[in-house]
Amino acid sequence: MGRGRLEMKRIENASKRQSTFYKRKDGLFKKAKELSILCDAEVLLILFSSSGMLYQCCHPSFPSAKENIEKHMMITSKSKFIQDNYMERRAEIERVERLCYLLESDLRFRRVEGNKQSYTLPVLDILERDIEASIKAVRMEKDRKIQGEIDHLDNMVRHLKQEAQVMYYELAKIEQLKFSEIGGSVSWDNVLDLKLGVN
Amino acid sequence: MGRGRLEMKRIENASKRQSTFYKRKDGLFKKAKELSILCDAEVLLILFSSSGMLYQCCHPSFPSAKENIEKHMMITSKSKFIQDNYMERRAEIERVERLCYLLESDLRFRRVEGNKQSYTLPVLDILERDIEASIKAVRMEKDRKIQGEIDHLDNMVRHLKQEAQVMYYELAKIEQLKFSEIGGSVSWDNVLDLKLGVN
DNA sequence: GAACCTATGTTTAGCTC
DNA sequence: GGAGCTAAACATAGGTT
Repeated sequence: MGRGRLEMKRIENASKRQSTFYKRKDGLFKKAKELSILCDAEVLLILFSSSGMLYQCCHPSFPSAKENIEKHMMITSKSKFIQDNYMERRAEIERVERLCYLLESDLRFRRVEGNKQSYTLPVLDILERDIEASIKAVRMEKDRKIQGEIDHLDNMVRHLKQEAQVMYYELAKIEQLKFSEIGGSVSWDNVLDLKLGVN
Repeated sequence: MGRGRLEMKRIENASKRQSTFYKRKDGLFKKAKELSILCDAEVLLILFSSSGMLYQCCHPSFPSAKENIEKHMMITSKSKFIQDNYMERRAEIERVERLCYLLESDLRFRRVEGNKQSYTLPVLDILERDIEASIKAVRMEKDRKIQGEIDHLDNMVRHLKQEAQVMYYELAKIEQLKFSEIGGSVSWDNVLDLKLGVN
């Protein structure tokens, strides 16, 4: 090409390299387009310049190429990077789906919803023991909670008792004071209520 | 190119088209390679012949292009097909993982394994009723199975009884016959066994 | 079909503006 | 930096083997 033979190695001069990139990029895209038109082929061409930036993605409409490309990217070892990613994701999906299936089965099984054929007597025995353990755990927790509530109420009652005791004596003191000072009569209802409500 | 100008439209002759495809494919790959070497660019070139088959995937080592390409395929709208697929798969993974998480939580919850804080009394009551329903279902199925086995054994016994009855009478007949013919003595053990074993 | 030829059209390196 | 030129190198259609 041009004057004199071109050595096939990286062009060191940056601006020269850039200019060559532009020219050859256009040439490459033109050729790709021609190939796709003349030979009814589908072409995908992606270029990154040395500056690391993606310069052009690809040229026109490959109607059915999309599926082909994807399939081949997944299948062929020549595009390992996507295949690996695909495989990883597929494996992950499968793993999670399997786990999900097992969990769903387990739940259905525990509810005896599935095919009754699989509930043999030994299996039912195991299941029964398992569920019994579950309900035991639930009941233990319930008892613990109830005991906790009882203790809590107990404490509240004890506390209120003490408060009431204090109030009772204070009230009594006040009443006695009032009695001796004014000589008037006061209803004992309140004091009585407190006594009854607390003891 | 060649002798005479080439019209830029699909080559109708199939073998001619195929030969042109091969030639131009090689040329295109050569140019792509040259571009990548001379300009330090990264190139991805994928070709499908008109026969629909992928002919060559791409040419050499793009060390860092892999991530670039993948990222761009995910991000840019120009390669929507992979983006869409990626999104779909991500959504599916998320959906399944969410479901999986819920199921796992449910199971853990039923086994009272998790944070005890969330087991309030009303929740424990519901859980208790739910588990009781489960165990009821298990026990019903167990009873059904046991009853089934009992019925089955019952039938077997009835059937064997009938068979034994028949055999007993036939044996008795044969013995009687033998007795009367030969006049010899025969052990009644067998007959006795049958009688005892069945009635 | 593939492998090779070769005349001819195409691309492009190096240059100038 | 881009646009245009030109000579040289290159690619390849159509042919032959």
